[in-house]
Amino acid sequence: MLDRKFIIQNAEIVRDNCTRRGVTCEIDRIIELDAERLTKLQLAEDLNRQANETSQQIPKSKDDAARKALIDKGRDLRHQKDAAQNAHDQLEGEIAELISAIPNLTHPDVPTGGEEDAVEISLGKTPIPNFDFEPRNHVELGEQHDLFDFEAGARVSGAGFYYLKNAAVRLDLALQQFAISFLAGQGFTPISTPDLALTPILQGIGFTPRGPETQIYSVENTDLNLVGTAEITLGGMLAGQTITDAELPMRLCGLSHCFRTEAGAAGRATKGLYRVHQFTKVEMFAFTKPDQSDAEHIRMRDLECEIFDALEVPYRVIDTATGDLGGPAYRKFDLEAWMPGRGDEGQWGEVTSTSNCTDYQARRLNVRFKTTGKKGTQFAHTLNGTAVATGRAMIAILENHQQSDGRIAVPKVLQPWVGCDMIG
RNA sequence: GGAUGGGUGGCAGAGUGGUCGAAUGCACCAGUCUUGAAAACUGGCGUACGUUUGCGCGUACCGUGGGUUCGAAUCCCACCCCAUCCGCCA
Repeated sequence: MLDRKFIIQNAEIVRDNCTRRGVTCEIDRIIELDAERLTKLQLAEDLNRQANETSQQIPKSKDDAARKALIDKGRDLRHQKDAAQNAHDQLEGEIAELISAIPNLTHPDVPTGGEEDAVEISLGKTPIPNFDFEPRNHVELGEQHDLFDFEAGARVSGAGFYYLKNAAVRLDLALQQFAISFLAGQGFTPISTPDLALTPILQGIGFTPRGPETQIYSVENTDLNLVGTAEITLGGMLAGQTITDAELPMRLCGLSHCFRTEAGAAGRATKGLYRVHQFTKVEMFAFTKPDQSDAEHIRMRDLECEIFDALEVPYRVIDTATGDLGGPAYRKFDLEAWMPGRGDEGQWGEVTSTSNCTDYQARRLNVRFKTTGKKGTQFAHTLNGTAVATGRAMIAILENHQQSDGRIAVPKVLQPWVGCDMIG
């Protein structure tokens, strides 16, 4: 969320930002309610001060009559205070709800518009393959090499679940190993994270569990939810904590399963691994000081490029347009890999996404840092980025590396873990 | 899951109804002393919100949420977490 004071003092900026993102917000209502809230706050504090003063006189009073009068006065003041406080709390709740609907500010370079307005920034080192045969999609390749079992997945867990088999398992593990080894060498602390998290943590990151259109699976009769990404558990690690500036930037890479209901995606359902209810992902996450986050964001994007260059997958880098940014994101880059088997003649498909969330998540999660020698604290900035989502990375590798006979070349960096240079 | 003991400022640790935002020690910062350092001494040292041009003042916060009371770190209830023991278990 944004800072309440900032919203009130910069109403025009916030309003314009919402317009640019195609989001409606009620800034005037917030300003109105907050003015009311302030008068209630001041009233409650003043009544409480009077009540405190009255209470302090009671032990000093000599006779019972004076004492009783003071007790009555104190009781009356507390009741008045409670009323003012309740009014304040209710307003605060209303305001918080309105504020949480306001998205983050937007980086000035972000293109305005929707999905089709994203700007292509660059291409990866690997060229789009020129097949002299009809390329197969990953589902067909999987059948040929006995890599997946979607039927058993559906039988056991329902549509959208799958089994990996044989080389696909090795490939899946190899991608995890490669990503974590690579990032550990880049200053990221490897973390294996919980796959369930408490509702307030999800909300702090910006997810809305248990809503009608939620992407999140929740566990009945508990406050737990299956995580949609390790971003949730990595960001949550410091929830409510105040750290020192010397600890920033703090770079983490988390390994987790990711669970998504894909509610509302029925029409977009595709065959195979592209859109599934469970997958495995290595996620980068960073807490930084405010003046570090832009550079850190570029770095995350470039690390994603290095990873997919190493995987020998053709891709393009996209600067996502305003309408396509999530609420917490200040700016978002996506890597879209070329998937020759997607659509009729191949399509770009999203394989990574990195967002700079500035202090939007940190404010809601209450992640702060203290600068040595300075009074007070500041909210940290948070950033996240996909290193490898193994399912989608596998699609890109299988489809781009297929040979005319259907065999699949294993990228060099994965060969030590896959145990061969060719599948099939 | 059961039993017991705990959760207080950066850390350790007092505090069982009123003047306690909280003793004391350590750590930290500034100063005195010293050629310098150490020691010693003196002073300072939480966060958030509100208010003020400013010094400052006010309110809240002693695991979390409720309750009792004029008044709660202190009493009551629920929950969470930690430690130890028992049970169970990959």
